[in-house]
Amino acid sequence: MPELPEVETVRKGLETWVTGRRIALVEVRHPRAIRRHLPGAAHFAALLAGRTITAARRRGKYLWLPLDSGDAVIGHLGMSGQLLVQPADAPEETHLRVRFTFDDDGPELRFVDQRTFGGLAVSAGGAELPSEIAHIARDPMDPLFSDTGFTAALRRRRTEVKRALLDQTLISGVGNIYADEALWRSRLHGARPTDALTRPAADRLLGHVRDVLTEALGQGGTSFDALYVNVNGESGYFDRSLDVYGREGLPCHRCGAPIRREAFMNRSSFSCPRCQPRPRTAVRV
DNA sequence: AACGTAACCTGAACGC
DNA sequence: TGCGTTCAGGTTACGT
Repeated sequence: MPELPEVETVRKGLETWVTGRRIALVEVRHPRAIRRHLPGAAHFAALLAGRTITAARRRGKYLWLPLDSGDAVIGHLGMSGQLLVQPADAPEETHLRVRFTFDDDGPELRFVDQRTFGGLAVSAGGAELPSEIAHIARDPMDPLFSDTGFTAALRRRRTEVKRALLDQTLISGVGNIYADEALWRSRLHGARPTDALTRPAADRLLGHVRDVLTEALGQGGTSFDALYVNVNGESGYFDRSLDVYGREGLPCHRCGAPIRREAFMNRSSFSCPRCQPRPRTAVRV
């Protein structure tokens, strides 16, 4: 679900609404939501009670809330997770998994997740960068992201370019929507072998990835339905700007050819059959 | 070691 | 109306 623009939208909301606040009580309503916190729910809650949240940070699609104890709450939204700031008397969401109350009697923080692919955990000493997410690459909006490092690593891979864009250890924050959008802008089919990309082609691709993420962020992300919302429950509207994702059969915004849909990793890839011809040779090992 | 796939879940939309 | 199938914005564990 949420890719970088959606997660960053949530991060900003957390920064506004929960930083500087002291946690009173944490209630775990579904154990699977904290399955990555191996010591379990009681331990999770005990580490958080009385702690103050000092910031809201993000690495790729992961979020973390540093605490005054030096620990951090790590969060990932998975496919259907939400972090919502809600008045204490707001009715419980159907898929409410974890609830945080604060000692200022202000609004609660709620982790809601229909499918529970996402989850929360406490990272011991993880305030700066939790070790659990140290394997995630920087994202292309990160000032320390290395463009040349990325393009060189990309061209060293022996895989297909869309797979590479989705590999969070190579570049983070990109998911199925923005990978397809960036590939369309680059006129590249996702099955193109990475090691056959020229240096300029790789540079252009990165530029389009960065552009589409920036534009989507400016519109609060992409929301097809109420599952993808900011901490106040509001939807982004980048879906109106999509060129290929979800547009099977509709005319390409560049050449008019009907957009094609192909199966990809138990999901779909969308592309223009004319602007993005399938490579003649598959990736060979 | 690097790469590709199956599995983890729930619910909405669709076809019969 | 109801039942079965398909699909969904992600990541990980486990094969090869």
